[in-house]
Amino acid sequence: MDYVGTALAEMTMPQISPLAGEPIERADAERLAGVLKALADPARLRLLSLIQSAPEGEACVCDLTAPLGLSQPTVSHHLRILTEAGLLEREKRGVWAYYRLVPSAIATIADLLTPPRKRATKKAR
Amino acid sequence: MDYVGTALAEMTMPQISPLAGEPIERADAERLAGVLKALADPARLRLLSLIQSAPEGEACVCDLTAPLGLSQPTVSHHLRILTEAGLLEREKRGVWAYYRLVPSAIATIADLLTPPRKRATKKAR
DNA sequence: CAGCAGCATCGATCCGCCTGCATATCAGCA
DNA sequence: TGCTGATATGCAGGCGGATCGATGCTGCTG
Repeated sequence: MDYVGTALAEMTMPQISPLAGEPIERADAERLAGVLKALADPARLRLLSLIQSAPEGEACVCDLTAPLGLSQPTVSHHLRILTEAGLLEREKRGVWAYYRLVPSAIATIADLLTPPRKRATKKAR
Repeated sequence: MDYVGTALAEMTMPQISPLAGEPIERADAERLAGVLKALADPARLRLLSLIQSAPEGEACVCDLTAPLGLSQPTVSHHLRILTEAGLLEREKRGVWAYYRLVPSAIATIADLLTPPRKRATKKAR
């Protein structure tokens, strides 16, 4: 799987219609599914939660392996997937790599799932 | 995978905290991930979209195989997963099985993903 | 400049799942 | 009752992914 990457960005821009009025395009479905796949994992959901609730809203790998009970390589793997999906951003300070939530990434996904009544009235299309 | 079933119902009731303040529990993470897994598939996203945009908001299997380009057993399989996840409801009328979206199921998921500031102010917990 | 610590990557294994074909069920109809 | 059509289920192939141990890389630090 590689189409995930800027997947979120690609979706928010062209304003795709997930569960909106008209049937979703196959390409859009694959992009949305790609991002949802990144979310659809217990370990990754907990990672997002842990990072979000961390002191400065950020956390390094070494802080996350213990709470999850997973090996460091595995945690690093999950963080990579979340980052490529556009949900996390990585900042390396010294030896540590700090991860934090991308501001409104998850909210964007929530919006995409939310029925049209609350979203922009899709006019021209 | 079997824990998905009334997964959505179980989640909405106890009011789990997905990406809210405190770190999510492993059990909650697994339930949420279960429902998200049901969503994280191009074919199933298109199914939801097709059903939602159908004439009466409902559709039978025979109406869905062609647009998806998948075999009837496969479509039936996906519909089963979506139904077990609590996203679809099935009604059999005669020989046909009509599927329709569960009213606010997807909106519930969107709410669970949306940060706490917009959700119910988690009081007692 | 060694030595060390934090992370990422690689290779391998194991498991889950998407898909289709074949088949079983079930309702309506002659 | 026997046949036909719409769905559901069983079975199996094949691929993607979750996980870990080993290893490579890169900044600190003494």
